[in-house]
Order: sequence, then structure tokens, then C-alpha cells
Amino acid sequence: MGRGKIVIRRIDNSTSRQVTFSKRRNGLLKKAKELSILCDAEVGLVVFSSTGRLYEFSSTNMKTVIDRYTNAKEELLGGNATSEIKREAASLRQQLHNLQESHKQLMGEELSGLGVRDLQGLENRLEISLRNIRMRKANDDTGSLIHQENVELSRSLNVMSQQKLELYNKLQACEQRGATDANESSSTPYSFRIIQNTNIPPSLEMSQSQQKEGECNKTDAPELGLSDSIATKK
Amino acid sequence: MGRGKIVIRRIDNSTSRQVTFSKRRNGLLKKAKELSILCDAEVGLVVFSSTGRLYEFSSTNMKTVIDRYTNAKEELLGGNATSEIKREAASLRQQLHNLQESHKQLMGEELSGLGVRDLQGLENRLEISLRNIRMRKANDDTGSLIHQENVELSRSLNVMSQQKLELYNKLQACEQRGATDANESSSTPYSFRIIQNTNIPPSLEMSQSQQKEGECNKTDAPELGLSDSIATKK
DNA sequence: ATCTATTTATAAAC
DNA sequence: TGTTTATAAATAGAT
Repeated sequence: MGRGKIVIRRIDNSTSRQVTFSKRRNGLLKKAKELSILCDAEVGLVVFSSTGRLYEFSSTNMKTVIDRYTNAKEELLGGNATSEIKREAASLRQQLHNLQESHKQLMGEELSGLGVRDLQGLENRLEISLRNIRMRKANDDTGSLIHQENVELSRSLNVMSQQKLELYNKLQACEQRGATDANESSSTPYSFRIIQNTNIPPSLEMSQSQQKEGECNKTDAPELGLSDSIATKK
Repeated sequence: MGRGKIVIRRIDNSTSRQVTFSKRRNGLLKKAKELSILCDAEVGLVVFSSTGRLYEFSSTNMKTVIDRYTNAKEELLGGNATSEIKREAASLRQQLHNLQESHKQLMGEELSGLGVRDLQGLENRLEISLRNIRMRKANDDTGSLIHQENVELSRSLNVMSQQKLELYNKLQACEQRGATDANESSSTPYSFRIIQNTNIPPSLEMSQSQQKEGECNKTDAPELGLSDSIATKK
């Protein structure tokens, strides 16, 4: 049906092929539609062009047609991916059910049908579990205690720093007054000695001692030693 | 394209419709095939006659075409049976995973990532569960105690039956001798009294006493009482 | 896309 | 169903 007769074989010329595809595709779709209308038939037509474009016609709804088709010949398409998934779903359902049963037993909700041995096993497992949990809780508590101690320690260190600051303020003031009063200067070496006896990390002591040299102060040194010893015990 | 022009609407005449269906169906299949060959296209055609018969053409393989189709527009066909099952499978996988996590926690295997509150909740649940299990075990033990009592009871009844047997043997011997010897008959009431002190069910006692009255004889009555008591326990 | 000569499909009749 | 045949429809090739 055209100016010349053609043989049905792949059209080599790409352009001609495209053109012919366009014409014949429309004709096919039209004829599919006509058939479905004229003859009250359910038709589904899917066409992918060589470039991958999709064209389709379905008299009702493509999903319906495909379902009807797969249904009609499930013996051919039954062994496909769908049935694989069905199998997996069934397996998952089974696993889930088993685990739910086990879970109920663990929760002590469904104990009927269990023998004494089962119950003993269950009890043992629960006791082990409880031990684990309590161990873990104990760890947590320890951690929290350590943390609290750290907080206390920080606080002590703060106080200590403040006390040192004041101490060196006093010392400075004392030195500025010169040797006029020997009694006051003798009190500072006492408190200073106590500070040196405490277990202060070298780095801290260094930075603080630098600060000390800039200033001088008073009474707080003993308290400093106390809080420091508390921190060390923990 | 025929002797006369027709309008595209359902053919009323059933026979004509059948004929037209047959002709046009073949034409459609032929044109589908031609398109696929000429233009190197992937074509899938499915036709259901009004009587339900299936006709199809696919350039490659219908399953392939359908898969490519559903793949190409999964947004439209995402809601078909296969994807339903896929969804369910995914859901089941998720549920299974959750339950497995929960199970691990219950077993105290995987406690990291749990806060103190979680741990406390877990501990409480496990304690409740343990209580349930121990209650259930206690019930079982009670049952076992009852069973042991039954065993004891059976043993007593055995002894009793044996004693009765001896008693009646003696009684028979005594009666055969007549009133010649009063000393031997006096020993039997003693053993009889002991038997009455055991916890025998009234029904058993009655049936045995009836048997005694019917006959003054030998070995069968006591054995009967024994087997009867065993049967009652079961 | 549109045209058009020609092929093809098919409606009606058998 | 299959065949025939007149005619409608589709379309190949050209524009």
C-alpha cells in the first residue's frame, strides 16, 4: 500500500525507518483501537521504538490487561520473580511468627505448652539477660560517679586557682612593703609549702606558678590542699 | 477498505462481529509483526476476544515486554500485585528486624545505645517475665507434689491390699477351724484397724467392703482393690 | 507534515 | 471458517 511494494525486513536507512515507524505505529494503534471497539475485545498494545520511546494502547487499562494476561497463562509466567517474592514473603511471615512466639515466651506471656525443662531454660536465659543488664547499669553508674567526681575536681581546681591568685596578690603586697614586717612574710612560705605538696599536674602547676610570680595573697591555701586531696582519692 | 464503508462502533450482529474480529485480529497481529521487523521495535500485543480467548504477539518475549513496560512506568503500575507483595515483604523484613533487635535486648546481648531509662524498663519487663515463669513453675511443682502423693497413696494401698489378703486368708483359716481357736482371730482386727487409718477415698473403701460381704474367700478381692486405686489416680 | 499512486486490508457476499 | 471481489484504508516514496 504505497507507491511501491516493500519486503518486510528491517529498514536500513535510519531516517526511512523512523518515518515508517511513525506512520505504521499510528496505524497499528488505530487498528488496535478499532478492533477493540468493533469487536468488543480487550486489547493491550505496547510498542517500544528502537530509540526506547514507549507507545501504548489499551482498550480498558493496561494494568488490567496485563493482569488478565498473566492470570490467563500463569503456568508460563508463574515461575518468575513474583513467585520468588511470594516465597520470600511466606518465609518472612514464618520467621516473624516464630520470633513473636519466642518473644511472648521471653515476656512470660504465653507459657502454656511449655515443659518444665523449657521453663527452666527460659528462666536461665532471663537470669543471664538480667545479669547482663544489671552489669551494664552498674557500668553506667560507675561512669556517672566518675563524671560527678570530675565535676567536683573541676570545682576544687577552680577554688584552688582562686586561692592561689589571692595568695600571690598578698605575697606581692607583702614584698612591696619590703622587710619592714618580718612576721607577715613568714606566714606565706607556710601556705606555699602546702600547695607544693598537693598532687597538681605539672602543666597546671607551671602555668599557675607563672601567674603566682606576678602576684601574691592570703589564707586560702589550706583549703586548697584539702580539696586537692579529695580529688586524688577519687 | 471493503465493499462498503463502516463506522467504528460495536458490531451488533454477533456473527459479523465474530467474522470481523477474526479478520482484523489477524491483520493487527500481522501489522504488529511488520512494525517490529521493519522498524526494529519491541512490540507486545495482547487481544482477548469477547468470548475470552487470548491472542498475542510479541516481537521478543511477552514477559520481557511486560517487564520493560512496568519498569518504564512503575509510577503508574507501581500498585499492582507484584509491588504489593514487594511492599509486604519489605514491611515483614522491617518487622522482623525490629523484633530481632528487641529480642537481642531482651536477651541482654545488645545493650549499647540504651539509656538508663531503657535499661530500667528492660529490667522491669524481665523481672515480670521471670515472676510469671516462676509462678508457672510453682504450679507445675504443686502438680508434681500431688503426683508424688498419689504414688505414696498407691504404695499405701498396695500394703493395705496385701494386709487384707493376709487378713482374709487368716479369717478363712479361722472359720474353717470353727470356734476352736479364739487367739488367732484376735490378731486380725489389729492389722485391719491400721488399714482404716490410711487416707483411702470413701468410694474405694465402700466397693471393697461390698466385695468382702459377698464372699468369704481368697486372693482376688485385695488385688482388685489395688488395681482400682491405680486406675483412679490416672 | 502533506500528497498521491499504489498496495493492502477487509466488508459483504458466497 | 475459507474464498472472492469491490472498495476503503493505509502507506511508500516524493515533496
